[in-house]
Amino acid sequence: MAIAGLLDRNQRTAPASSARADIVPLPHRTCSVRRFERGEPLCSVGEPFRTLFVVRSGSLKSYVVSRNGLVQVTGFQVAGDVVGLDGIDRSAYQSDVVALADSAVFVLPFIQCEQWSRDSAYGQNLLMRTLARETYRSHQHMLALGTMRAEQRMAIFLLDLSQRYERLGLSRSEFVLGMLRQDIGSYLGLTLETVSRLLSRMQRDGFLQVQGKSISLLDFPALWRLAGTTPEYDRHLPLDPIVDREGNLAAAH
Amino acid sequence: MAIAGLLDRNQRTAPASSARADIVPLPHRTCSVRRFERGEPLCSVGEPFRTLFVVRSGSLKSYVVSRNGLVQVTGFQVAGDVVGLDGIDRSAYQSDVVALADSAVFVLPFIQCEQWSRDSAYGQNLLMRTLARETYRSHQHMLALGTMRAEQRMAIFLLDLSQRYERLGLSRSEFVLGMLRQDIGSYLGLTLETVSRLLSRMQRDGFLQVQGKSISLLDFPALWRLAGTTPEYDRHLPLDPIVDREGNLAAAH
DNA sequence: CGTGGGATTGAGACGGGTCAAGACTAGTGG
DNA sequence: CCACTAGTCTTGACCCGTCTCAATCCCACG
Repeated sequence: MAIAGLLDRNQRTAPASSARADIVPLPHRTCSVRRFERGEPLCSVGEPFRTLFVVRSGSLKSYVVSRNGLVQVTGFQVAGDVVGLDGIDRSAYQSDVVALADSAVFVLPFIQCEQWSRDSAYGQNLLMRTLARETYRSHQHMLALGTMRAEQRMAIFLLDLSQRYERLGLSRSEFVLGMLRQDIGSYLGLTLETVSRLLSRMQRDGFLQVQGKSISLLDFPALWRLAGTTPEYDRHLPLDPIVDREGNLAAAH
Repeated sequence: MAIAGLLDRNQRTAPASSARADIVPLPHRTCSVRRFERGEPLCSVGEPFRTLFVVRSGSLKSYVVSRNGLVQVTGFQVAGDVVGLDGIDRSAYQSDVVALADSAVFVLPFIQCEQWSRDSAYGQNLLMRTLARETYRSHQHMLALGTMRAEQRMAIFLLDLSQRYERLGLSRSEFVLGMLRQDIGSYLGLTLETVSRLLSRMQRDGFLQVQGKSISLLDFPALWRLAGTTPEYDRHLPLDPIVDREGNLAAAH
C-alpha cells in the first residue's frame, strides 16, 4: 500500500503512524501488535507520546542523547518489558528506542491505560508499580555507574541478562547478546574496547565463554563474586505484566 | 490523625515514637506536616511503604546502598519535590532519605493518593507524570555518570541547583550547599577530594566563589560552557506540585 | 570471494582515585 | 567567652584503571 510505503521511507523521523500493513489489530483485544525489524526505531525524543510499547518477542535498546551528541543507553528490553513510560510527563517521548532484533511489540494507546487505571484498582496499581520499578532500576544502575569498577559493572550486567532470560524460560547460562559492544559500553559507562577486554579477560579466567555475540556463563559463583552481591539479593518479585501474551490488559487474579 | 499514629509505631528505626509532637495535622487537609531535623531519616530501605513525602521547606538527600556498602546518592530534594515514590512497586521504600537541614515535610498517605487518582483525572495524570519525571531525571543523571567528565558533571550539578533555587524564587547565583562534599561526590560518582579540587579550580578560574558551603556563581556563560549545554535546553516545564503550599492535594485549574 | 562493519589487542597517556598531612569550622563543655 | 574536639575540607604526591589511538583480525553479507 502506498501510504505504508511512504511511511516506511520516513521511518527515521516518523515511525509511529496509523494504517500500516504491519499493524495487526487483535480482535476483541485492547491493543495491537506491531513488528519492527532490526534497527528500526519505535519512538524517538520529542515525538508526541500516545502509546506505550510492551515487548512480545525480540529485544530493544533505549537511550538518551545529550545536546552535544553524547549517548547513554538506559536499558535493554526483552519480552514483557515496557517502554515509552518516560513520555507521560511531557506528552512527548524522552528516549529513543530501537529494535535490536526483529521484534513484535504490543502497542498500547495510553488513553486506554488511563481508562483502565480509572476502571480497575488493579490496573491502576500495576501501572504505577511499573512506573515506580523504572525508577528503582534507574537508581540501581546509577549505583553501578557511580560507584563500581568496570569488571563489577560487567558482571552485574551479564548476570542481570541471565536472570531475565531465565525468567522467560530460556537458558540462564547461554544466550546471545543482541547488542553491539558499543551499546554495552554505553550502557555501562565504558568504551567498547574496555568491554571487549573485560569479556576476553573473563574468558581467560574461565568465568565464561564468548564467541562474537554468543555468550555462555560458566562459573556463576565467580561472576556473583565479581558482581559483589548474590542471586537472592537481586531477585525481583515477578512483576505482573501489563498485558498478557495475547495482548489483553491484565486482570486481577 | 489515626493513620499518622499507626504509621509511627511501624517505623523501623530511631526517628519514630508514637504520638509525636512534631506531627501537625492540618484541619480540613488531606495530609499532615511533619518536621525532621538535620540528619533525621524520613524513611529507609525495606520499611513498609504507606506515605509519600513532599518537601515544604528545607532539603533532603536520597540514596541507595549496595549490599557491600557502596553508597550512591540519587538526588537532593527541595521544596516541592516528592520522595518515596520508589516504594510503590514493592510496598516498601527502596531508598534511604534523610533531612539535610531542619525541614518541614508533607506526609501523604498513599491510599489517599490512589483515591485521588481514581476520583480525579487531574490527580491521576499528575501522579503518573510525577513518577515519569523521576525516570526522566534518572536517565539524565545516568547520562552524566556514564559519559561525562568530572568537571562537566560538577557544572551541571551546580547549574541544576541554581535553576531549582531560582524557580523557588531564591537567588540563582548565591546559595548554600546543604550537603557535604562527600554527598556531592557520591551523587556525581566522584570522590570528595575531586569535588573539592574542582570547586577550587573553578574558583581559581573565576567561575564561582566558594567558602565552605556558601557558593556564588559568577560566570554563568562559562559554567554553561563547561556543562556542555545551554539554559533553554534544560529548562523544564514547571511541574504542577502534588500538593499546594497548604498541603491540599492539587485541583485542576 | 571480496568488502566493510564490528571486534580484538596492544602501547601509551591521563583523569581521577588513593593515601596522607594539615587547615578550617562548628559544636560542646568548661 | 574561650578552648577543645571531632568532623569536614583542602591540598599535595603518587598510582592505577580506563580511555585514546592505532593496527589487525574476524565474520556476515553481498
